[in-house]
Amino acid sequence: MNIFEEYIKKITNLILKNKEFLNLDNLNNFKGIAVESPPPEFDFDLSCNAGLLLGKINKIDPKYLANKIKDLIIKELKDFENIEVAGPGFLNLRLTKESLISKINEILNNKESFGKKNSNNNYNIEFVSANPTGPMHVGHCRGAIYGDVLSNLLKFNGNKVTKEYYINDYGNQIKNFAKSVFLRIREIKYNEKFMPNEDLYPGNYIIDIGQKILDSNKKEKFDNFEKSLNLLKKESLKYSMDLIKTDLKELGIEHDNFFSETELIEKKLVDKAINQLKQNNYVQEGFLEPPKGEPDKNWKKTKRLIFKSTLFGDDTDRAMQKNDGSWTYFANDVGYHMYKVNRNYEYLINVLGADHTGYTKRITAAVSALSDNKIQLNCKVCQLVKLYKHGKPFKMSKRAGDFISVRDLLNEVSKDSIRFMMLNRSNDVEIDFDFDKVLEKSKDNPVFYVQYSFARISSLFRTINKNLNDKVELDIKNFSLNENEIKILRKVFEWPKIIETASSKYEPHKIPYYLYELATLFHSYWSKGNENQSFKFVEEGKIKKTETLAIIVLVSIVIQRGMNILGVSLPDKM
RNA sequence: GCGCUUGUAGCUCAACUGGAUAGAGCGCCUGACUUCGGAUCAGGAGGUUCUGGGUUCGACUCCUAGCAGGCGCACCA
Repeated sequence: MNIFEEYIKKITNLILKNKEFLNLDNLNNFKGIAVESPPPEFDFDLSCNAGLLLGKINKIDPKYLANKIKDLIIKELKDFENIEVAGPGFLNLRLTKESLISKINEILNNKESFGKKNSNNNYNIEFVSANPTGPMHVGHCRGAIYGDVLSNLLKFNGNKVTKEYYINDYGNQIKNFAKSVFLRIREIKYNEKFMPNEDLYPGNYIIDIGQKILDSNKKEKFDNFEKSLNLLKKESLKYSMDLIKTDLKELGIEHDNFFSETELIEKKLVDKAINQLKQNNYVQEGFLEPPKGEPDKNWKKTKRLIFKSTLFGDDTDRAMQKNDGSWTYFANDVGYHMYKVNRNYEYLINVLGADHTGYTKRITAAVSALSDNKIQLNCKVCQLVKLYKHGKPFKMSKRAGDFISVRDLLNEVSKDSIRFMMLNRSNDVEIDFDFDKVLEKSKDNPVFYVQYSFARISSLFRTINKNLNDKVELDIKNFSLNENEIKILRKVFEWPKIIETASSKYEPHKIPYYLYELATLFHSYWSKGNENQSFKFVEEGKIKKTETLAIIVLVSIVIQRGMNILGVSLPDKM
């Protein structure tokens, strides 16, 4: 049930049926008609801009038109007890008790699906895809949580979602990684001092990995790097992915599919993709212009395969081959994305870190080219998490082994706080993350505020000895809502709309904001009893008004659905 | 130089994707505890929405020209 959509339809139909009466010629602008909640200072449930919109295109005074529409609504729909024309021509509408009760019952009878926006598309969301050369750091977990919650959200609406992780287990960085492990093994086994340089990974976790590999390969001498390379790559990758998977799991994240770059190469998927693009002349041999900006010493003008991504809105065409003729990282990624396209998803989403902003155009271009413009890849970039330590900016470097890992964070702060905090911000805004502050202030993290409201609700149900799922019967004769209750109810009505925009725009941060607002209204309602005894909910172990019960159950429904989507727990005691 | 992105209260951010008097938290000031669990609540102060121009009934939102911050700009991954 989405009350706003319901009345957009009803009012639109009414206007269409009565266009002569309203003297409307031009009705082609119904898209812009909105029914929403009016600002809180108006004591109405809904507001509608039909008068403004249609007045404008038909050159009729909006207020006059709004009044005519008002008359129509009064005549045809029995749902409202009061309608007013306000401001420049808004219609404000207040529902009758009967309609309120029927809306409330509708929600109570469909608890699980309240807010659900029915759709059944097939989504692929690629997220995290952190390089398998070490544990996850704090920056990774933003995209991880964003992707996970987006998946939950889309699933809640009935879509099929594949959560995918692309393992970049090919190329130089893996060789360097293996080399680092090799040297650490030599350090352990032969007491050779590990000399860090800029190609090597210095972190202590490399020692752990080395030790594990030593333990399970007792016969191996590790006297020649090239000879041990395959073993080292395979084992190091495995342990490194174990680290990442453990971190993800503790954050409450589980991918459906891990896809390896090496496998991609072995299956010749890159060649296939490039052949396909060649047939459409999207890939051709040619020369690229030298890169703009800083002059590059290594730059050579060489004939090579080039993807014409400018045809799809990119700034420049992109190289598929390196100087030595091997595929570029991008070429491999094109192969990977062909594999995605071929699996018949309606929507592809990539969640990327801020350092990939410049990459999005070319890969979206590639997907358009591969799918004949049928599939749109949507790249969502999560901005940086700026770290502070002791109030000072803290530069992270995975290479230097100098970073705050997800593990460090999890040791201090709960999964719930991390998830809520990382989401409580739109993805294209930087997050200031003061490590010390988070620790100090963990108690007034907004997540507790929302959780606490549910704990209070649970506590109330314990004292009246009832269950949240017990049936609530509303009696129309005595039905009345006080100011707090009506505010909460109106907020609850907005829930489906929050889900709708959060999922269609890929903006999951709307949810924590909304839940916080709902919790605020609830706490305020609850506290009324402290000021004035007559507002107490309970008398002699029994609830005084069933309306109270209904409203509180509504709040609990929304908070449960919401926190479930966020992947944050909801204890009934705190 | 180019692309993407951000600029809103002292600070950190919202604003239903063009709606009505721009809202929260923190911080500051005032008040409510023999608590239906105060991890809470009530109230106050705080704004030229970076600047200039444009579009229209109506702009934080769209267009345009600037200013300032961030990220990126290999044939690295």
